[in-house]
Amino acid sequence: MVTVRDVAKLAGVAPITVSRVVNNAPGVNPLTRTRVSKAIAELHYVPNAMAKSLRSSKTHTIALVLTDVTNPFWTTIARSVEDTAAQKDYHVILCNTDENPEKEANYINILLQRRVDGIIIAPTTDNGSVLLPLKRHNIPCVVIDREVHGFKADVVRSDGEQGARRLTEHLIQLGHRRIAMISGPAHISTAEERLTGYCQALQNHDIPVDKSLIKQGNYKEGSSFQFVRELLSVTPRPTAIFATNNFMGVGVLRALREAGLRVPEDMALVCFDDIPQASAIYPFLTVCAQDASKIGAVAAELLLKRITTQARRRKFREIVLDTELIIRKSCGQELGKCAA
Amino acid sequence: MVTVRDVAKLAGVAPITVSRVVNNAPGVNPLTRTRVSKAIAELHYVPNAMAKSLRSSKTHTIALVLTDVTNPFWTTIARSVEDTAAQKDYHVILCNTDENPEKEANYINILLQRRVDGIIIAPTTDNGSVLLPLKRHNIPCVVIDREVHGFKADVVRSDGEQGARRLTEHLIQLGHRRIAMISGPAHISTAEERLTGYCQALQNHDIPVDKSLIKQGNYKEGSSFQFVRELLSVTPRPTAIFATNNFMGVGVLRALREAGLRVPEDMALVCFDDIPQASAIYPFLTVCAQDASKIGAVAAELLLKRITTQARRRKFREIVLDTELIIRKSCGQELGKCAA
DNA sequence: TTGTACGCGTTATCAT
DNA sequence: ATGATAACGCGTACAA
Repeated sequence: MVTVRDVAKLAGVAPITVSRVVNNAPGVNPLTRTRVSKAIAELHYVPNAMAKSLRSSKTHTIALVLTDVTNPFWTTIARSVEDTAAQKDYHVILCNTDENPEKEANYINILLQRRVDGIIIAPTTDNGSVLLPLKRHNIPCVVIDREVHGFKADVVRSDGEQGARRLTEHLIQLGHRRIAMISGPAHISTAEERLTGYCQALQNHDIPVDKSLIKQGNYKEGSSFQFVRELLSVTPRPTAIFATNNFMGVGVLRALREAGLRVPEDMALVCFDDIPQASAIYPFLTVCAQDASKIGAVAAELLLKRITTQARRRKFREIVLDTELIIRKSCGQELGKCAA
Repeated sequence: MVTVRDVAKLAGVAPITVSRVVNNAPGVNPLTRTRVSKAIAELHYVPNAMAKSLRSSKTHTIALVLTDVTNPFWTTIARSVEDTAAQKDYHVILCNTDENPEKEANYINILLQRRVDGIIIAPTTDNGSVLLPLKRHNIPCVVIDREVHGFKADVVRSDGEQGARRLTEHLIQLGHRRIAMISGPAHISTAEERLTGYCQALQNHDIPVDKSLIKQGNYKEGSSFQFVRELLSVTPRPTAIFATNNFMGVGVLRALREAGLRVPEDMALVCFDDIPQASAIYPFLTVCAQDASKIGAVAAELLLKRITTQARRRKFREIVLDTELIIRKSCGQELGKCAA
């Protein structure tokens, strides 16, 4: 391995001079500089970031801890975090927790060992205890998508309550009164929010909340099939379903299709989170879209600001982004009206 | 920052003993071990991976360099690489090149500085020169999805020629003879392969290759609109379009829809790469799917084997995976038959 | 402008 | 079973 010393020897200078050249530090004779540069090129010297990190205690690395990159929502966030970080010369370590608190805790431990400069995390529980080690080691941390209790940090998330309310109201305005909901995991703030928004909308329109129409899912596609089966046997049958995330929306759509029902003619369907490519192909699904790209960018910028400035101690910010209700109609025709 | 020394002092031992305990090394008195463990817990000591890396010249980090995580194909690979790596205690740095050789070169440089233990890369050109620094620094490297000239490394990819041939033959069997193709970027092996497969299929069926039906795209969605416009004005008009990747397939579908054409009634469409969620929603698009998950897993395993064993010098492997032709029909009815 | 000495936190090597 | 010493590659602090 070629080191500063090797370069220094070849250039006939001291190691520190090489260091100065590499880092474009001032106070180096131009002639010396070119001589050193030549030696660097000749030896194909590449500075060792580990050694640099060890001295500076900065790794120029941040971690992105999310539940599953496979979901377009998280994919978009990942991309946008990576872009923002790369612009400022930071790199991103990607971690998938699968909503599993153990995986999360394990990752956090390893990330501490790696001395990442900061973490962007979507916690798997609303309980901040898993995150406390971060606090203890003073690692800047931005929480995305969700809220956590007992853990002070910057938060960047969408207004899920408002989104869910509008989505539900959209259905109500189409004449639906029996609106089923596939909810998210317990103890996750987004799930609670969306449930709240749903209930609010119903109450605002004097529609009673019927617990038999509320199913608790897990934000994954699989669970939806069982729920759809159950919902179809409730009487009076619901005329619309609100899936609280995109994957469950897809699952519901599939399940309905298998059951021989058309969407939206036989059953209206809306869901939280967009399904980007899908909506290009099948543009008939009304959706409450979060600006995932913005969430990622804002979170990364916030984190990098905390890292690079003395802003660590400043009070934490909670940034709540608006969602966008995307009403997809078929050829200008209003779809999903309640037939009942 | 708490170090081995702090722990050692508290436990009344030498730093090296702490190190032994941390690494579960043999030859430590059980009593000493518990004493040290207690000190570790008390001080919340977390070993510094940088320092460890500096000594061991191993970072337990691999890089995944791809064109765009936003594309479900790459997303799936990313997920599968991360899973495989995590199982063996390796971490993944994610890099998006956007098919831009400059970004690629820049990333490679930075990854060399970080001394990543290995790289999984989808090169942006078929020219290995950008990758040569990796060779010089003896970084194990697995090339995925594409082939490169002048750069020896393991390769994991799909059989694009066969896939494209089958996709084209599928259209031919449905009666199409005027089959347009939206090709990929020049100098990328997958683009060439798919073009070759397409031409082969036509030739096998004595259909002349018509250059006016072949458009060179860039694997991104945007370019498709212009192409569709052009293709619709060719006479005789094509009756089918073969998009050589999923994003361009989506673009074509959108463009066709805007032009007031239905798929597949007015224009048949097939594409390379699946669009997972979309096909759940709109299951009428015939597609040649790569096993992205397997590509990622195989690549990661291969890389980790090279890293952890002395297999660095062994001769390189090229693993070519089969693709799957997914024919999606509407309610059992054959779709996309040529009406002409 | 250039160089010397030291330390970042860990562990391999060689003692004891 | 335990410890002293040195070294990984770099950059700060200080000296020349």
